Amino acid sequence: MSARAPASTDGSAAAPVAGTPAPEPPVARLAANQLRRMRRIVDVAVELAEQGGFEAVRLRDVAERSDVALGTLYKYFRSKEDILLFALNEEVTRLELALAARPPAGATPYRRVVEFFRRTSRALIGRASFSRALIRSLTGSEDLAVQVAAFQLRMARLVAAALRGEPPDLLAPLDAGATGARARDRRDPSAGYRLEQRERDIAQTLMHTWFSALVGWAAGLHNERAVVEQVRVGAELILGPEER
Amino acid sequence: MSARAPASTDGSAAAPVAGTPAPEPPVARLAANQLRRMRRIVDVAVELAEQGGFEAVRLRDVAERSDVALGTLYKYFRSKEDILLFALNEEVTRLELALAARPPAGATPYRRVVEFFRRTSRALIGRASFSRALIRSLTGSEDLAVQVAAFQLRMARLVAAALRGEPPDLLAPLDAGATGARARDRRDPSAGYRLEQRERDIAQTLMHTWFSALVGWAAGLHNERAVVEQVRVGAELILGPEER
DNA sequence: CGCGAGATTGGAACATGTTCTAATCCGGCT
DNA sequence: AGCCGGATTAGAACATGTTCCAATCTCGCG
Repeated sequence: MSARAPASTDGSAAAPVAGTPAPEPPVARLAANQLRRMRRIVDVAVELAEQGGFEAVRLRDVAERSDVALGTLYKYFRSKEDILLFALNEEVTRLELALAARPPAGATPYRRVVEFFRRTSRALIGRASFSRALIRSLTGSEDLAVQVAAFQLRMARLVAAALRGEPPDLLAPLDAGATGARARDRRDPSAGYRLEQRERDIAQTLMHTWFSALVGWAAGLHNERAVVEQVRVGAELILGPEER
Repeated sequence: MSARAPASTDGSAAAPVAGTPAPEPPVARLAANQLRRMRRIVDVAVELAEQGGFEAVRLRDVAERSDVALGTLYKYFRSKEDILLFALNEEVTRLELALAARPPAGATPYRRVVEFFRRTSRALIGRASFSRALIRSLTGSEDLAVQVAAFQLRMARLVAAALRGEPPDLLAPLDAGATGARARDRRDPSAGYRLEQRERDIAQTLMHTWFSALVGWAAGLHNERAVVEQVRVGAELILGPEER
């Protein structure tokens, strides 16, 4: 098995039947060892990031604290940013689950979407150092396009779900063209299609606004309230203060 | 004179009467020397960034190529990012001048604002490596809030000018609360005020959208067309495809 | 059981941002 | 002219991300 773990799964991947404690297939046990290592690495990195932000995640410390050699660490992750982006993925997964369990309530798309960003921003900003480290990882390094794409796509999807007032579809594959501008060229005048496209457009715009505001926050420009307020303004401009 | 140059001025600061070539006041000549040094540093950094992006700007190279010791370089700038953000400031100044000379034409705010972002994105993306380096500097380091703030503020102002269809006000001070959410709490029901506030809100939202799309581009997610298209979608959502 | 391939380790080595220091230079002042 | 203080320099030194390597370990297989 290649040591490089696919970024889309987290932890639950190679854990089979779970009814036979002892004989467990050997390949899976090896994988389990590796998964444990990876988990330790990520956990330690997150812990350090929570305490002191991006710079506090010194890879030598991460390696030592997770009982792994530096070289091994680089077998699992391509860079420091890669580790933190893995953590980001897990974070988004958590967010998705939370939203599936309790979708933002509210009578109108405007209210739901504002509520969504309020909750999400609070969750992030509550762990300031960690979140700053995540943002820095997102915007910092080259050839991490896939991770950035996945993040933007998943977030936009959550926004769209909030707009629609439904729980997010946790099973949808990530590779669909979804929120991009790609599908725009097609001619499909059906009202349903148009609506969905419009929803995706709104979701993407609000996601952008939120993300950029968050970057401003990460730079120390303004506080949580301002982040939420800036997204709220965007939502109001697009949706009207109440239904349109 | 302190060697640390104020970030808001660029070059034109301490150059007095300019009618007396020889006797020129000594203090000013010292300053001129320092300004020349700073200029060389920035120019070299920009050149390297244009060729190979953020990582190609190796400070040892910058120092050597601009005939300056590493230590001196750190007297002028606090970090690598600081140098590039200084260049960004100059870039924005250039942009302001270009827009003052030839404001985006177009019959409606929508058209003008789209035209604005089309031009600006093209200018940036045309120098891909350099722009990526700028973005990375903007989002990369801590305690650079002032620079980030200045950038976001000036850009939002340019957007607002494009919306309004006027050339930007090049003399406006930077410290005004302008595009923030701060002034929102005041009670001033005058229609004029409301309009200006709305304009600022729109400008800020579009600026956010543009910036976030640009971050996506910098990560290799999509191309220039997609950046412009994403902002266009945002503008259309807010302003309608034509006037509202 | 013993082998062999791949994983892991410990640690050196390298690159580069950043800091520090002692020596030197420079330009104005007495 | 000679002195002085601040700026500058060359270069060492340090921190940390990243790479590399030889030795060792692990584990399934014959």
